[in-house]
Amino acid sequence: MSSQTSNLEPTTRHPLTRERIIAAAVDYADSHGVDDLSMRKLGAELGVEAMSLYNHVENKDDIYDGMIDHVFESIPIPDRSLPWQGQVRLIGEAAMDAFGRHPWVVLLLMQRGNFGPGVLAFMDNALGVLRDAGFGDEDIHHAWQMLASHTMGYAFQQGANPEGRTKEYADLESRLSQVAGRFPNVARIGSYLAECRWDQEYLFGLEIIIDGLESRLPPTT
Amino acid sequence: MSSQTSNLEPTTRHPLTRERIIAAAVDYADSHGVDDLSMRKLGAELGVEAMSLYNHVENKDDIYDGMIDHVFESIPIPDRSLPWQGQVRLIGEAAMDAFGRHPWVVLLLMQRGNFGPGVLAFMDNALGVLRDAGFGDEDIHHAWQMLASHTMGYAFQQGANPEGRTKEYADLESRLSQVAGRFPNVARIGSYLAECRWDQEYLFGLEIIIDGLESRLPPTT
DNA sequence: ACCTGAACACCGTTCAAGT
DNA sequence: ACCTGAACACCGTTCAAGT
Repeated sequence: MSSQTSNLEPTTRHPLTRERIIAAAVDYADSHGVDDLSMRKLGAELGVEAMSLYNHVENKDDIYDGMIDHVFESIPIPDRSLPWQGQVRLIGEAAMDAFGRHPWVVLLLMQRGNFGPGVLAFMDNALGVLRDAGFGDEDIHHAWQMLASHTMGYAFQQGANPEGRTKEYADLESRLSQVAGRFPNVARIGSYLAECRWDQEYLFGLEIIIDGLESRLPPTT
Repeated sequence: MSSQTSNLEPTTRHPLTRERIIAAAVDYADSHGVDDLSMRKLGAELGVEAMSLYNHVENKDDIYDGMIDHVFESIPIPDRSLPWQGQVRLIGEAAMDAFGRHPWVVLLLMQRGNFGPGVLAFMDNALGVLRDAGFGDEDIHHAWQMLASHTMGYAFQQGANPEGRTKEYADLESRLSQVAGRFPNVARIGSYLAECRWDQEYLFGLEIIIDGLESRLPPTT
């Protein structure tokens, strides 16, 4: 109560930095959705005008790239001495976990093809696991592509069907029942959607992919 | 040469309809990219002011939904009397083909979770194939989710790395060589990217998934 | 060196006005 | 019934001006 700025100081005290801007952008996207993020709103969140951001960040795409990197840097990397199948499982689960906490990241990564150091470090580790397992270049690419598609596909579906959105689920249900006559198979699978456990489904598919890749490992190694 | 409107008439003659608007939007997105599409530009393409579009279309999202449906309606549906594995292969190849002709459709479908009749009809057929094959609800969902993730993941990567973009490839190559020291596995796989055949890779992974699903088919049927 | 206000060129969309 | 012009509330971004 000594001054009117007291309750704002914890956030406005330190000077603006690229990292603070990106951390604020991640928080904003987590709580309001990435589509609502704008330079003006992000500036307001940091107690500053929108134009000040351009002193620490190149443009909005630079912020997007930073947000993606921020998430990938937070994904823990498992012990490299484990068998490759176990490492792949742990990497996949850790990625799914991070993608679940930041549901916007999969779409953003696909929109912006620009990989920063965080994404590259994550990829390099995963590719190294496959290389150490004995796969050659071509099979490493097969494996990476399959694992990435599977993980991002499931993470996206999980993000699109979060548990909290009961209202949108009701909409979906009513819309499905409307078209049940014309699209019976869709209606039947749609009602299953509400009760499915995405992480179990993810692991089921991951096992199929690992088995398929394993059967293709060059037998000499 | 009878009048100054002669060369515009073929496109401006017929009255505006929802279908004409959506077809024009698809063409525009194919040639200029979906990010460049705006109501004003789309109106100009049709020889009309932007605001006229709202007489035949609810809003821009409605156009997006129509574009997605337009693409899915164009995907041919294979003979339902074939064995399910063959049908799955043909559906996957046909979808990959359509996604390749309209590289924006995968991202758009993920952004807008709103499925129109074209998407629903495509899904209903594919789910019907799996049901006829003898899978139960849970396995149908597993199978659909894996096949969709695989197909959309590969289609997206193929769209992100089209053959024509030699300039962006050069950028990628130079950027990769810059970080080759820090991320050797990424650099090695990155140089393989330029020479890989996406449709072959897609089919390789599709076979792994089909085999994995097949081994899980209830043995009674 | 960093922040700001005003401005620019764009959006999607509404609405009253034209025919 | 369909198209239009002007306007509104937003964008991202630039730039000269402040301190």
